[in-house]
Amino acid sequence: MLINELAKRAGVSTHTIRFYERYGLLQGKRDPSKTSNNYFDYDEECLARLELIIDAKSGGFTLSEIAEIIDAWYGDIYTAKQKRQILENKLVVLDQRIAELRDMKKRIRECIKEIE
Amino acid sequence: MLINELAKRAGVSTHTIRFYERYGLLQGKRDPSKTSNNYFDYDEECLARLELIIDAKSGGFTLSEIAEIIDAWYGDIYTAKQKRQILENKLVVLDQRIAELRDMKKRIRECIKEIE
DNA sequence: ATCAACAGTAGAGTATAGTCTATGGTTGAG
DNA sequence: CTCAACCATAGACTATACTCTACTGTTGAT
Repeated sequence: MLINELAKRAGVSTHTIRFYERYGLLQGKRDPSKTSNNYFDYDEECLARLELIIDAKSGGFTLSEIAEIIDAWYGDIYTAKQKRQILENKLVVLDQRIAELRDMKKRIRECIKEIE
Repeated sequence: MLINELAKRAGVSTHTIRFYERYGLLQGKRDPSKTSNNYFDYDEECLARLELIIDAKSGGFTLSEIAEIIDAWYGDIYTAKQKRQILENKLVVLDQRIAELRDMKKRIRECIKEIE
């Protein structure tokens, strides 16, 4: 698919996709044997990857942390053991973040109680 | 206490406190009857408020959302009913955020499983 | 053939949340 | 008395993550 379709399916702007491409999180493929233009082609894996980025972002990860996750998951630069290590560290971060959110909920619930 | 002590107790820089003051999240008191200088004085309530800001931030709230929470909690501009409404909306947001984090955890756990 | 709608690149601009610098006044230990 | 350490204000600078603009090339329907 072309960038416009990818953008629509993922629910982000083409600008954002370009930005992620420049950042190195995503890359379409150009196949000169198939098309004469210089349009990029994005497959389903690209979409899955973009959706991972979006989800990780709403999970509070920064783009550089997401780059780490993507390198661990899609890249060949790490061994299986290292990949697991990186991903397990992210799980720890997520658990901490969940704990913080629970604290915040508790705090707000106390505020509500005091109003009554 | 003076700003330096407040900063140390809360674990942020004095610059950050100044920034929050400019933003309207926090304000020390100046009492010309007590001191001739123009130093601000911060009490325990200020510290509690600053800690609330820090916690809310790590809970993923933006400063403008935090301003809303603080106005609901410390301000006189809302009725008890409105205050409760605002705080309960924040609880909903927190629950959504926790759900997103759980999804992200699930996703990462699946990645780890696939490595094995 | 042409014209809107889309593709590409490069680079400027924006919002959020700080962080730092410059300048000048205040305080307290020695 | 003085000097380091602190206080205040204003404004410049930075990082992150977009978002938009300018410009040019391509495609497809009429």
